[in-house]
Amino acid sequence: MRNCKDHKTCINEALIKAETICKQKGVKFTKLRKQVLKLIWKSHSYVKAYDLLEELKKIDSSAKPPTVYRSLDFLIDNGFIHKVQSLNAFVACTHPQEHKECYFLICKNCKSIEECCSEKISKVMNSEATRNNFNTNQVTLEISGICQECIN
Amino acid sequence: MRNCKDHKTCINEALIKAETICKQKGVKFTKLRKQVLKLIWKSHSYVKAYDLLEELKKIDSSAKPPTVYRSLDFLIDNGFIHKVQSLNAFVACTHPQEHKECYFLICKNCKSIEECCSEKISKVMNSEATRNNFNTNQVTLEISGICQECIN
DNA sequence: AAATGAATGTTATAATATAACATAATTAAT
DNA sequence: ATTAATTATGTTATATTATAACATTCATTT
Ligand SMILES: [Zn+2]
Ligand SMILES: [Zn+2]
Ligand SMILES: [Zn+2]
Ligand SMILES: [Zn+2]
Repeated sequence: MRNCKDHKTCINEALIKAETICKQKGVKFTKLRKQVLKLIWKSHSYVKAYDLLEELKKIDSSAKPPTVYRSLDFLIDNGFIHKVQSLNAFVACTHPQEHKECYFLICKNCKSIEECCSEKISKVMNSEATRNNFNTNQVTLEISGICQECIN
Repeated sequence: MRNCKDHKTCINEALIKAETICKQKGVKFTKLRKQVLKLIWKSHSYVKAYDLLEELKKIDSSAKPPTVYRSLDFLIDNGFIHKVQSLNAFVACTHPQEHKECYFLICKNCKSIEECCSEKISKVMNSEATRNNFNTNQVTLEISGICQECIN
């Protein structure tokens, strides 16, 4: 996402993929939900709910908080976006349906956010949970710092 | 903390420890800050800021949101408590000054929360960050699920 | 065509957190 | 000791994030 060459194509591919997944799952990818996902994808970074609401109002002036939050809920539930807990923000998922335990690298400098997967981390996390007799349901792993680009 | 035999002693030890650390660091462990830390410790679980405010009001009726949030900030900055990002809540640190990268096991059923450390996790996290040329500053790792006690 | 359920519209408000400025208490400098 | 500077707290107001509750519209099924 960060290094995409043509972000418009990138967005369109994501929307088509979402459409396909929704069809498979038998859930409705309504105009509103599509618009919200598109707005989130438009950002190369994370977005805040109320910023999203402002954007949405430009398209449909009657949009209100529940309009946004319901769509966000749908998109989260179906794996098209993630909530970034430490920022109260939302980010497009770069590989829906393909992963379970991902983590985020959040650059405090350029506000970029990268979604990463790692077998290693998943394994260690599982072994830790097992060691504690804990039945894991959801993992939140958010790493804040300075990204590659901003270090140099 | 969860399995302490005498929570009053447990709280007192934590407060004395905090006092000592503050002296060492040359920061002020004021009456207010101590009260707030005590209130957080009183809970065997996590606490919400506004619940804390209600408790504080019983001691000092003039307490207001900034009263609580400032104390929380101090306690977080000095490592006596942690913020649980996925719950917008706060939890006492069970081993201040002794750790860097901890994680939390949060039981959705009994609302217990356990702070755990793991060399393994720290190592894997460091290697992942290195692999991504990422300069880690802060790690948020919160695992939600069902705890040992609640599974049985 | 009617009934059902899902999605959206709408109003209101809850829950979480901070900005900005005033005052008090502590510490440092004169 | 007195003043100045710094830090902490008090106070008012408001920003930000999120949901409850109920009405209406839309899509799907009968
Ligand atoms: Zn994802
Ligand atoms: Zn960066
Ligand atoms: Zn801790
Ligand atoms: Zn439990």
